[in-house]
Amino acid sequence: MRYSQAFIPTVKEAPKDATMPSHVLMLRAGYARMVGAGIYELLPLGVRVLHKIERIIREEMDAAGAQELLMPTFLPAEYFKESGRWDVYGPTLLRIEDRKGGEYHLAPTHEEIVTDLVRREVRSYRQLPLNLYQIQLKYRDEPRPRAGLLRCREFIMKDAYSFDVSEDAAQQSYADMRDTYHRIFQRLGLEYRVVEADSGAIGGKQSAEFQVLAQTGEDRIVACDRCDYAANVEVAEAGRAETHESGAAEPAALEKVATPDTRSIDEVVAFFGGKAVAADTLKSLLYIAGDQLVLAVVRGDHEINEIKLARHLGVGEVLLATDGAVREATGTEIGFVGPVGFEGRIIADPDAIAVANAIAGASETPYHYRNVNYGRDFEAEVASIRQAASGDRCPACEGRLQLYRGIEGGHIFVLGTHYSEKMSATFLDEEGKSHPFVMGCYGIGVSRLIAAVIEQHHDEQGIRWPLPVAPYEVIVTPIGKEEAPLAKATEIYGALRAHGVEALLDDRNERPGVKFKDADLLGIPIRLTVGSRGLERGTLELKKRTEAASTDIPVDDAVAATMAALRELRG
RNA sequence: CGGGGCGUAGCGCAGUUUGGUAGCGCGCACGGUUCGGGACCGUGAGGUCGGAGGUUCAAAUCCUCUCGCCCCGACCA
Repeated sequence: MRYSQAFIPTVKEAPKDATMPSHVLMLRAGYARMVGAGIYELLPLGVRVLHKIERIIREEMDAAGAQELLMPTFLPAEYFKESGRWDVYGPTLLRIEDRKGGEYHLAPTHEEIVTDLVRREVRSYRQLPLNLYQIQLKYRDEPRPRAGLLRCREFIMKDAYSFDVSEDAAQQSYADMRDTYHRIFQRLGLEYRVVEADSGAIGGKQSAEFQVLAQTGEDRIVACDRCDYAANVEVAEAGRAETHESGAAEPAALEKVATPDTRSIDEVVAFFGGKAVAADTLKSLLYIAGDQLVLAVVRGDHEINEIKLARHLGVGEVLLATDGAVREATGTEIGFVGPVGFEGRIIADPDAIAVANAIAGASETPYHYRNVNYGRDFEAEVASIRQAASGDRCPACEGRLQLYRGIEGGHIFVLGTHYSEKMSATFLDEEGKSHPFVMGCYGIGVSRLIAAVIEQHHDEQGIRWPLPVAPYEVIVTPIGKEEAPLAKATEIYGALRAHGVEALLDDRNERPGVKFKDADLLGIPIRLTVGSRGLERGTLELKKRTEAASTDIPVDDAVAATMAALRELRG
């Protein structure tokens, strides 16, 4: 492509609404533009990257025996009504009425539609296993779209659905997809972790997330520094309880201390000066779970995991009690609530009850107790209700857990017969008996991955594409107003293209600085600079986007040297 | 949905407190000088001040309503 004819609208200043690196850079470098909140158009460069990613996904999915199809995104309501999701999905489902008043919606995912297709067309165990996938637009009216392409209301997703004769066979399909996903994420040049996850609303028994590591990610995950244990903090088992030694391990006498203006753990710790740290305190929070009020207690430096708490209580969700509710239930202000003397259900984390001579709220404003000890001063149901934290012991080995932030790039599930049973999707086995298909589903946020790659591969100057997903592999940059550089650059550009290299020729009538800045911004992995100065010596410069220095190479070796550099970048 | 912030030229912003001629930088067009890390000079085009209603002789500015966008929290590829 000749840059002078390319539609690559770069800008110096990013719109103020963009905050994350990937968002800023996609806008500045002319890869994408916003149309509405969570709605983007991909410009030519963006589409080239998209196609690169899609191609890798298709190659690996096809190699795994999956078959591509294309399902509609505009759907009659009947399928979601059949599975029950028409009601369950809530406002996230974009509903549409046609001219006759018929109910429709835009597809947020396609379990029902494939299941319907398969139940109509597949009758026999001999047609199984079957894995069908598509790369398609998806629509979810997200409560809060954000961060550019990372969280959109319209996005591109690869979704695959497997159909098997048995649970065992489905486990095999799941394992195969897991392997396939590893290959895909590796080829994309991403640093990622596979983590245990909450199956969420899709309804499944087993699932794993492919989390792309990035400081800007929305998800928090923990991973062991020794073994391959990794999990979303939502579900991560916290490390085993460790008794926190705070001086005297012998229980001392309970003591009530006036502690005005100490609402937070930090303030309590500050009040007790050098004598206490957050791990010496107990954090007590009042939750509303269904129709009951429960007190959740964790160690002061730990965070409550509401998902775990809800699970322990056997309710869908728990709500933090309001100030008023706390006052009414305990007769005290928030900040002074504690387990001692609390009349009601108390759930305490193992690490909380292990604290000797703890500081905890006295359920009286403004007092705290000192030397609170579990068993003597309060009783509780003991359950792991805290979030895993950095430094926790790994639940699987002797290692320690590290905290990361991640972008959920993929999610694979064993669905079981959830949908096939609801939708009466069955096949006949060898004996002519009818069984529901055992299903799995496997998603990859394709458009999200464009942004995820940028989050991992950029610097102050711009994007630094890994070669496999770069929109162009090489940019040839003639410098100066003389004829020679442009002529030679054009010649090399032609030769590279003849060798199958995806090249961009910056034939614009721009000053060198502009061309260099744009080349860095766009993130093309290799730049060939052709200037009259070098030509006089018979050389040009080859520079990798990831390296600061360039290399002089003989003009006649330009193509060979470039091919070699590309091979090197491919690994 | 709760909390916070922002809507003025394509982009970034000032002007709003204290009503009175709509401004700056970048970008864009034209002319000239430049040409190895976002050049310089000159000329010029470009704005329903998010929208509606109100107050006023007069509204970007004050009042009411409304729409949109961003950020932080509960959901998800």
